[in-house]
Amino acid sequence: MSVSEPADLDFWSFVALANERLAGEYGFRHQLATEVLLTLNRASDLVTYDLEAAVHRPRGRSWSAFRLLFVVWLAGPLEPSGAARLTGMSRAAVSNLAKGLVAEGLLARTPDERDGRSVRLSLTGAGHAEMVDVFREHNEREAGWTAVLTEAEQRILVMLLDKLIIGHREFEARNRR
Amino acid sequence: MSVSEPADLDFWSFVALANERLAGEYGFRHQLATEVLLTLNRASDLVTYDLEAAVHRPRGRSWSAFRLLFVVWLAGPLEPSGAARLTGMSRAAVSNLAKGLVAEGLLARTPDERDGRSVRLSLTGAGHAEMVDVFREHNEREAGWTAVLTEAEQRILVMLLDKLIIGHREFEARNRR
DNA sequence: TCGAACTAGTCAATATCTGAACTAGTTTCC
DNA sequence: GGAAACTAGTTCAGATATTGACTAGTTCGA
Repeated sequence: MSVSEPADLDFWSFVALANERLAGEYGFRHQLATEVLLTLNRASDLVTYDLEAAVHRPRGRSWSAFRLLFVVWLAGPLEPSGAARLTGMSRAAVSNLAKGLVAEGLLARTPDERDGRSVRLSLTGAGHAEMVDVFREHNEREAGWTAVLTEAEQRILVMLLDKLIIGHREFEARNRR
Repeated sequence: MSVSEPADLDFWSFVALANERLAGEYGFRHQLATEVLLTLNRASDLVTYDLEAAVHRPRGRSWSAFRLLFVVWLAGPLEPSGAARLTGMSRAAVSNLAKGLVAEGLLARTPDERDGRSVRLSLTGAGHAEMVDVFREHNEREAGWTAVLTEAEQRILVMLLDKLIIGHREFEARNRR
């Protein structure tokens, strides 16, 4: 049997509840760690979902497709494996996505001159035009998200997140292949 | 033609490159916003992937299944729609996941007494035991991630992320249903 | 009180991601 | 010079997500 929980329990109430029960009833020691990572994932999910729904889906583009085009746009002609590393996707995902984007005429796949196994992805004229155009809207919406923080707060946030990312190496974390 | 880019361009070099080109060549105004959100997503992806690979997959559990069990564990018997709200998944995803977890005997689905349309998800004895056990390992690994930050830094990080999450309401962002 | 509008959950179709197997080209080193 | 080990990319099967349609129960108002 349970107390009738509020049907409208929201994210913060849940975090508070989790903190309380994990420490109080079960004696887990690292409540703050749980809170940090729950909040991190939540923030990331919300931002990603919003940008995808507001900017990219209406143009018929998936979030992943945008990320791939984004890194190819800025990091120049790029091997699929490099694109996978920068986006954090698997090589298989890049391969599948690229197939569609090549068919749509946004991406070009040219064989590497030096290494016959390899391939370079680059933007076509149409791909470049689309990125410049779509990023205008993307960037405005990003700014909408971060505007609630001062510039100093934004820099601190980046610094703390960077620390977290770097720290994982010492912690022998697993990486995507 | 392009300068031969370093084949081992890493995440930070990419962020630096993106900043430079977006502002310099294209004149986009909100570089810092882009940097904040790129870093946020990256950190979240790395942490999630690591916890899934190190703690949950070896036990045959997906990240989503863990999240669902986690909210049901702590927020008590819960309707699928409430679980969807807390985890950030769609109702359909909760429904599918729950089907499997009920079949495995970790989750119980009982009809709601008041509302004939509704259902309440709760942990079975086995489900509860598994959560207590698996969370021990999960929490240790979470602590490994956050240990690179001082307690004060962790609190600041949570505060900044909370601000970001709250801010989105004023920005009329879209939410998951 | 009865029908219209609404809400909860599930199902079906589609999309995408992952890991593993596979193909093909390159490097190593005896 | 050539076989073995390695590496890049693709393909395939399986898992899991999303949206939208659908079923069933509830609520509200004429």
